[in-house]
Amino acid sequence: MPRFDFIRAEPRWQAEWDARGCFRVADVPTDGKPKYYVLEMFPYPSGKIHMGHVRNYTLGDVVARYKRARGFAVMHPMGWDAFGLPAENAARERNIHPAKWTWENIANMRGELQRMGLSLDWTREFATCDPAYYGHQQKLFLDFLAAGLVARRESWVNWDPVDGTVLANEQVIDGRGWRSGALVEKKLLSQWVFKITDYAQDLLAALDGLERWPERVRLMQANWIGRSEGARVRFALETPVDGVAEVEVYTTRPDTLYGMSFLAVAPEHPLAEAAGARHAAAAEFIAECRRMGTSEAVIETMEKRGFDTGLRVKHPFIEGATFPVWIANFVLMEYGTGAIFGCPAHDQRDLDFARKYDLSVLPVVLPAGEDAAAFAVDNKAFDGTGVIINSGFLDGLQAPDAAKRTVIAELESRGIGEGVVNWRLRDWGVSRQRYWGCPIPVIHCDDCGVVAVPDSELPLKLPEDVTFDRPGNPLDHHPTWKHVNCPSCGKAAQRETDTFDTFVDSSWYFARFCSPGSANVVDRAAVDHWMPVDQYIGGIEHAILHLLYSRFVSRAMQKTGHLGTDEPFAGLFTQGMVTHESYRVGTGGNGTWLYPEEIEKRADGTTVRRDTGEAVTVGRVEAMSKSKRNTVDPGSIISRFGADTARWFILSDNPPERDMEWTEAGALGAYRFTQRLFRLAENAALAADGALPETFGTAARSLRRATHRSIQTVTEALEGFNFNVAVARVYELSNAIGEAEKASAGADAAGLDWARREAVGVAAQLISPMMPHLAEEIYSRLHPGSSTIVAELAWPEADASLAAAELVTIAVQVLGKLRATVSLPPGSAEADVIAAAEADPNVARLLEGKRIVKRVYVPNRIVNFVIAG
RNA sequence: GCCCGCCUGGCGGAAUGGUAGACGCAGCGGACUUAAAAUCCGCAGUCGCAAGGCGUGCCGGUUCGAGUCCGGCGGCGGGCACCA
Repeated sequence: MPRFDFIRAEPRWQAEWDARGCFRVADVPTDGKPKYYVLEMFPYPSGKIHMGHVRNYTLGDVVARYKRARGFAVMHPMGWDAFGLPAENAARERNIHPAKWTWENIANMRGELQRMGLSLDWTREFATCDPAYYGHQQKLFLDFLAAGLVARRESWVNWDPVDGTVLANEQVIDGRGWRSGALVEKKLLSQWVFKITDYAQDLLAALDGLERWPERVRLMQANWIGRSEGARVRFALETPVDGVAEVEVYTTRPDTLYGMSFLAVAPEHPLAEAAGARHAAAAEFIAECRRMGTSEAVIETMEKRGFDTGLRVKHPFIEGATFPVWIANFVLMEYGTGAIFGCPAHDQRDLDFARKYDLSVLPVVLPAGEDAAAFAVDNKAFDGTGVIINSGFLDGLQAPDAAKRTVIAELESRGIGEGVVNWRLRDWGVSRQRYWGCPIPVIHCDDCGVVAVPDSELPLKLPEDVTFDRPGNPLDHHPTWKHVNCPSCGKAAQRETDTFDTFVDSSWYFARFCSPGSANVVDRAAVDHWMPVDQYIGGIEHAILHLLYSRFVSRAMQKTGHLGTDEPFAGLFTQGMVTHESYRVGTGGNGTWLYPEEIEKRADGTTVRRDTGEAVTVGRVEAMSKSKRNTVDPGSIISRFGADTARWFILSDNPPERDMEWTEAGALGAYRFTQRLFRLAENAALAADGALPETFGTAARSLRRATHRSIQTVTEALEGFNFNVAVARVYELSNAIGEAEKASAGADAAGLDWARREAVGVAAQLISPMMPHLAEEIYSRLHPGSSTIVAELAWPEADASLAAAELVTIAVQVLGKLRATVSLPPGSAEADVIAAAEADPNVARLLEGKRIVKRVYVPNRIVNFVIAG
C-alpha cells in the first residue's frame, strides 16, 4: 500500500519552494498586488524550539499561506530576539561567551524551524544582537533623545548588593536576591526613561480603533494605562516641619472630603523621611517598608500597617478640624502624589486601616433607601452612588459626579486644589546594568554632561573580550571600553555602560523587517508599503508590556520621521498555551518528575515507568515546563510523524486562543489522517482522467456537493481563525471521498471518477495552509508531469449551485418541542412545508382536537405550532 | 482585594436565537489476518423494553423557541504595579 513518505517528501517540497522563491517579496514591490504582512512574535534563541513555538508559527503560517492563495503579496519574516539574560547566565555558569552561545542556538533553531515547512522569507532574517541591527537602534535612540522623547530620571530599584545588579520583582524572594541570597535593598538609580506617559491619552484613545484586537487585550491595556479623573488637594500642616507647610494628595473621590479621618503618605515621601530623621521608631518603620518586596504575592498577604507621625493637617473646609498624618505601607510613591486622605466609610482599605488603628469613621454618602440618622458603616465600606450628607455645602448633592464637580470648583476658587486627570501608566525605564544588550550610545562628560555618540561611530559595538568572573556589569569592568574622549570638548570622559532593556529591541523589529538591509534605520518607502502588520500572532503574556511599548515606539518613530503610521499591529491574535500531563514517581521530597518518553501507558489504564515498571502518578494537565518535565520535543515529533502531522494536530485539537493539551494519541490520530488522505488521493489519482462528463449520477452529485460545500465552509473557518473547525470540515470532505470510493458506480463510473479527482484536488488545496507538504504531494500525483505547485495556486472557488443541498431537513415543533422532521427541497413554499408537517402522524396526533394559535415558520429551518386547549 | 475570561458526552470541541453534541480522540462490537499492527464496517449523551422523559455549572427572566440574550449565584482559570 502506498504511503505518504514524509521523510523524503517534506525536505523535497521545502527545497522546491525555496528554489522557486515562493515566499520572497521585495522591500518595495512593484507587482501591484495588495500587501499582507503576517508576523509571529519572534523567538528568544534559547537553544531548541518548543511546542509553543510550533503552535505560534503554525498559526501564522496558515494565515500566510491562505492569504497568499487569496492573491496577496504576503510578507512573512523571521528573526531572533537575541539579547537577554540567559546568555549571560550561560556565560557565568558554563564559561561560554554569550555571543557564541546565542549564535549556536540560532543556528540550531533555524534548522528546526525550517523543518516545519513554514512559508517564511528567510532573506529577511536578522538577530537583534547583531550590530547591523542594534546600530540602527542606537540611532533611533539618539533621534528620540533629540526629539525630547527620552529623559534621565532617578527611580527606585531592587538592588542586589552581592550580584551588583538590579532585580525584577520576581527575582526577589522573601526579600532576598534569587541568585545571591543577599538581602535586597531599594536603591535610587539614575536611569534613562522613554516618555511613554506623554502618549498616555493617545495610547488609550487609539485602542478603540484596534478593531481586530481581542477585546480583553484592549481592556487590559486600558486598565494598565489607567486614566482617572480626580483632584489634587493641598492640606496645610498645623505646624510646618523643615519649612514644609503643606501636603498635596491625589484623590478620585474629593466628594468624600468631609468623611476624612486621616492623611497617609508613602514611606518614600519627603514628609515620611523628615519624620524618620526625627524619630527612630519612624525610621525603623520606613526601613521595614523598604525591605518589603513589591511583588504581588507579598502585597496580597501584607498586613496594612502605618506609623503615626504626630503631625496634623487642617481640613480644607471644616474650620478648626485637624487630622493625623500617618506613614502607611499601602500608599505608593509612584502613583499620584504619594499621599492620600483616608475616608474609611467609603474605601475598604481606608476602613481596614481605620479599624486597625481606631480612627474615626464618618459616612458622607447615603445609599438610596437608607435613613441618614441611622446609616452607619460597620466593616464594609460603601463605594456606590448616593446622596451626600454630613458635608456642609455639599449636602444633598449626588455622589460622586455632581458633588465632585462642586467640590472641585470650590477647591479651585480657594486656590487649595484643582481637578486633574491622573494616569496609572509610568514612564518606561530602559536602562539595564547588563553586558548582553544594546549599548546605550551616550558619553558622560564632566564638563559637557550627556553627549551623544556621533553617528559616524555607530554602531557602537559591544567589546568581545569580557569576563564574567566577578559580579556586576562586565561592560563596567572592561579595562578600556568605557574610557573615551568627549566628542564635544575632547576631554577624558566615560561611556554609558548600561545597555537597553530587551523590550526596546522588540519594539521596532517589525519595522526593520520591511527593509532588513537598509543602511538607514528603516527604508521609508518599504515601511510605507508594508506597515502596519496586518496580522500579529503571539502569546497572551505579552498583552501589555511588549504590545504597549511597540505602540509607543511606533508613535515615537512617526514623530522622528521613520514611520508614517502610529499603530504597528492592525490585527492581533493571542494564542493559548500548550499543556501536557505531568508524570511523577515517588512522593513528597523523594518524588521525581519523568519525561513523557520515560513512561508507558498500559492497556489496563495504569501508567508505569518504562525501565523499572514503577507506578507513575499522572498529574494534572499544565503548561509545559522544564521543571515538571512535561515537555515534548518538537524535533522528535517531526522525526517520527513529520511536520504536517505536528501542524495538523496542533490546529485540530481546539480553538487556537485556548490552551491545548498535547497528547500522544492526538498526534497519532493526526498521523493516521495524513496517511488516510494520501491513500484516498492516490486511489483517485489512479482513476481515469477523463473529460468533464455531461451528467453525474447520485453518488457523484453527492460528492461534488460535499466538495463545493467544503470550499465554502473551510474558507469561512479559516477567515474566522477557527482552524479546528476548518480541520473538521476537511475530515467531512475526506469522509465523503471515502463514501464515493465505495459507491458502486455502474453507468456513472466516468462521473464518479471525475468527481473524485475534483474532490481530491480541492482537498489538497484546502489543506495546503495547514499541511503544505502533503498538499503538494497529493497535487503532484494527481497531475503527474505538471510544473504547477499548490503554493502558487489561487484559492479554489466554490460553485454555489453545486454546493446547494437537494433536500433540506426541517424541524417540526409543537409548543417548541421537536416532534418530527420533514425533508423538502430548499426554498419550498410555506404552505407546502406546513402541509407536510401537519401530515406527519406524530404531529397530527398532537395537534388533534387542539386549536392552533400560531404557526411559526422559518424558511429551510423550522415549523413551530403553538396550540391551546 | 481589583480586573478579565471560561463552564456543553469519558475527553477536545461544534452549533447566524431555530433538529444540542458536527468533526476528532478514547471506547465497545464485528470483518480481514496464523497472530498483531494497519485497514474497513457498525454502535455510542442519559433514564427507559417502548412511547416518552431528562439534559449545555446553578436559580430566575425575556421569547412561539435559549448553549446562545438579560439579572443573580457558584466553580475554575488568567492578569495585576494595594492605583486612592
